[in-house]
Amino acid sequence: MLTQAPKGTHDILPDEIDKWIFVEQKFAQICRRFGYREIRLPVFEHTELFQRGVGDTTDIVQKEMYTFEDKGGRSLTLRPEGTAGVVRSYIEHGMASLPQPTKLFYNITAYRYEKMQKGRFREFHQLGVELFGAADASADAEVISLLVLFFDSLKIKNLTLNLNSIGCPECRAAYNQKLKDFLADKIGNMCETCKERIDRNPMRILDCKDEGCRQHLKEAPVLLDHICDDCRVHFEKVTQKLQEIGIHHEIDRGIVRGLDYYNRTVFEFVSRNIGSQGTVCGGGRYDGLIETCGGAPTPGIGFAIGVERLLLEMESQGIGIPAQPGPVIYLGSIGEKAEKLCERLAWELRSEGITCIKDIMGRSVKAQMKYADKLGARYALIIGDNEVESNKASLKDMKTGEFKDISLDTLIDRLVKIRETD
RNA sequence: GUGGGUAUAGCUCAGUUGGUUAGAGCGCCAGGUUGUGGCCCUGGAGGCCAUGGGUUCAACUCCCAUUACUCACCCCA
Repeated sequence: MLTQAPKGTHDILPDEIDKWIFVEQKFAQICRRFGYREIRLPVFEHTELFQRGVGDTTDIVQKEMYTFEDKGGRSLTLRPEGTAGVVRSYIEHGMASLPQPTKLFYNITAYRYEKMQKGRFREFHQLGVELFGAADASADAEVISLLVLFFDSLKIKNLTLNLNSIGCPECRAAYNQKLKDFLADKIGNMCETCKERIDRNPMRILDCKDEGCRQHLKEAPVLLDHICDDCRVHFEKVTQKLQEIGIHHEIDRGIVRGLDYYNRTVFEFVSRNIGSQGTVCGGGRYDGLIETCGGAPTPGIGFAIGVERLLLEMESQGIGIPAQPGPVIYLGSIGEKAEKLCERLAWELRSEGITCIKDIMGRSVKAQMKYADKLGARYALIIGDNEVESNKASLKDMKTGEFKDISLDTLIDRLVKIRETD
């Protein structure tokens, strides 16, 4: 227990950190290219924010939140997702009076008390974007195009973009009623999950995988056919714009994001290679959310990418990242005088910005060379009494195995030059 | 929340129908004459065999429970 990370969490070890940094930097780069600026927020917020924002009836709020009371008696919750916090910050800091629209991106951990499986954790990482103030379908299309560009930049192929419109609160309520009416005489013969869903979230029934249920659903009314004119026009504009920039997508009438705040456009990027939790990215429009959270009526749209899933997908596609270079030089020493000299040299090298590893174990030359090799050092230099005496040493090129005699006075200049040309 | 699978060294795994000092490969450390890595050879360290019960003369091995890991349902990123 003591030596085990809590269930659903995982360490990101030095061997894998480069992949994370690579992905995070790529994301930030693409976001900035679209005019987004980074925002960093607290890991926990007032519980009420999520109850209101994410929605009281959602699974997330009902059974998945890490909620606790602090010593001042406040109820706080580890964020289960990113949007609510960003919305809170947007309102709190009056970002509505910034030049509009407001474009923000973030890189966060999120927390949900879930049973874990492949691609699903209790602490997980999300890269996300929120765009406030733009109601037009152009915003939807641009946000999606950002994602496409991001995935392209990582060389990820074959993610399916699924798109749907779940209408506005008014047309959705009307549709739900139609769906219930349609199912009224069939629900008795359908599976248990569907029976539960009919009251809680009737639309999810359309997503049921049970063969029997599917039969009953063949003639079911489709939400897209029943959304109001405004919503339909909006959706048509989104798909049309995607087509114009050549972004392939599929209409998936089954997509219903699990968070209450979504309206109109919802979308996800799905993989088939990474297990049953294949949604690498989920997002959508949330035009009512800012108002719900106490701000002025403001349209919004955003998405979140599951970084663990993204990395799984990259791995399944065999996508590597550029290797990080090892240290420029290893400074080995024999004896106390030499060690002292190395200390000074190492200090100077590092001050010049050169990555330098020196012996601090007092090991044999052979052991030191082995170590230098394992570190991937580009050069190695062993200093003993002779070198201290003559102020010269033999610089070994670890790739070719060749030696070059050099004066220690010129070592730094030499390495600086090598670094510039390498 | 509901199911299935798994649990032996840092990692990947052996371990006979229950039988006494628990093994390999990789990794780690040290050597293979004087002060130079990769290949090879030798040696060493490192396991309460997940934990707690039970059966038995005897349990890593069989049974039960717990915990953890894992996959799926559900839900979602």
